[in-house]
Amino acid sequence: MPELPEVETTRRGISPHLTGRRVVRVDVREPRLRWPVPTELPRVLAGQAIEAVARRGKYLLLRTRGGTLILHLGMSGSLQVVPAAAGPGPHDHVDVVLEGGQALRLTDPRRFGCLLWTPGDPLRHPLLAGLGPEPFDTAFTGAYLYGQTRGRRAPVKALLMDSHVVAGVGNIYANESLFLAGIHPGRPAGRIGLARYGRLAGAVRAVLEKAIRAGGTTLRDFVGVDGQPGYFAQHLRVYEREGKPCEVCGHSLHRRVIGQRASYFCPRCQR
DNA sequence: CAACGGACCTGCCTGC
DNA sequence: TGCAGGCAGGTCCGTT
Repeated sequence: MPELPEVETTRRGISPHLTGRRVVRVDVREPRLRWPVPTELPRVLAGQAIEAVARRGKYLLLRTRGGTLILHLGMSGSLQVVPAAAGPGPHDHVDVVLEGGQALRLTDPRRFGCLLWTPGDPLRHPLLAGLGPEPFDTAFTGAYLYGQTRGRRAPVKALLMDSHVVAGVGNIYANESLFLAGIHPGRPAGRIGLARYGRLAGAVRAVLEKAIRAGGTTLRDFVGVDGQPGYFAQHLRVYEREGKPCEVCGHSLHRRVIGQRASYFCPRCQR
């Protein structure tokens, strides 16, 4: 489900409910996520005030004085702020109960998400330390991508989805960005020039920015904090549009598995 | 080192 | 109607 725009939508949604609030307790109903929820989490988080809700790539960071809660939504996770008394559904694995009667509730049917605790600098945590630049960071440029991809034979789409190259770009937005930049997703990354990478960096930012403004993409089950879907799905130009006409040239869009992931593109516009 | 396949899970849809 | 198979927004890890 969630790529950078969905995580950012979630961050903006939960932040006003969490910032400055104290955690009363943590209810872990199902600790078996991607990694087990640390057994000490309820103990260390209880009593802490949440000072800020930040995002790095697809990770959410709930900062407190004593440490940081690191949260990833995996493929199917979502967060909602609910009345703490509301009965949990079957996949509501964790509640962070806040003073004032509300709770931050993690729902994740596939359990690919994670919830971890670090007492130190979260950006030095093993999961975050190796992340590439944020797409909106000034370090993310065509020259950066060009430098990262010299000698690489992997398809450009695989590199674009590699969080160590750039953080937060998943399958939907990689497809959309490559379409906007006119680059074929299967092209070896090392065989793309500086100018085209400049266009790609701009396309990534443009697509993500527009998606954030639309509240993310809801395909099947993504919901924002108030349960509302995102509206970017109606702006998708290639994703899950196999056989439909390209909006630019009218050619039938193709689907092909590239780097183990479904890839959608216009064979005429993208080279 | 880069590249690839497998692994972790559930739900939903399709086709026989 | 039932069931097997395929597919899904992520990403780490082990093997070539």
